[in-house]
Amino acid sequence: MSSKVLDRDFYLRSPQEVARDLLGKILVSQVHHRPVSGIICETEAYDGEVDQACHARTGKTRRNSVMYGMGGFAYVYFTYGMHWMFNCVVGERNYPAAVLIRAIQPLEGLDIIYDIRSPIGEKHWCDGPAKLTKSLGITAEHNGIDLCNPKSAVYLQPGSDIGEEKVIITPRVGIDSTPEPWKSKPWRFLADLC
DNA sequence: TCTTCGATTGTCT
DNA sequence: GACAATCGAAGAA
Repeated sequence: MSSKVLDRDFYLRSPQEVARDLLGKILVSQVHHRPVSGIICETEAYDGEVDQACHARTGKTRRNSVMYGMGGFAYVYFTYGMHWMFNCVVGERNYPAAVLIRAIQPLEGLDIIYDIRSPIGEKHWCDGPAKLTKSLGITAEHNGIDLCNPKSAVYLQPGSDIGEEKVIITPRVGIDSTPEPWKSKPWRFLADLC
């Protein structure tokens, strides 16, 4: 198994570019000292303080402070009283932007995911942002870790590139109370695998 | 397959 | 004190 990781430069671009290129990449997490991984197939971009759907819209707070750091680090937050969300911070230092990983296709460590997710069906193990964090054991302790270090508990590997004809772009979801034009920005990216 | 609805707590105003 | 970048169970069709 390769130990290659996506380098820092990959993340030092706009959240839209990174979200698009993250499709097909591999998210790896260490669970009980064993790798559990999946191919990223759905992402969303959150772009700066002006983006009214972004957590940084009200300025820097204790929760979102990681987003103000340099790209290539993990921003993990808790919501709805019971769910963890995993994001990749992108862009330069002091520009708050991130890409939310919304879904992955399980690749490695399936027996471990089964232990965590059973009796839920395999098709629904990682098809939502809170589902994949549960399957990969991602919690607050992963907030702020360096995704460019293969020794980190969570990092990303180059996978296969997804051709333009297999990329579906739609508005972001789960942000009904966000005002326009932000609510309709086409910043959600899905890979049409299969 | 689709729709509705309760769960549950950190964070910010 | 309100709300949240959601999930999954349950019931209807």
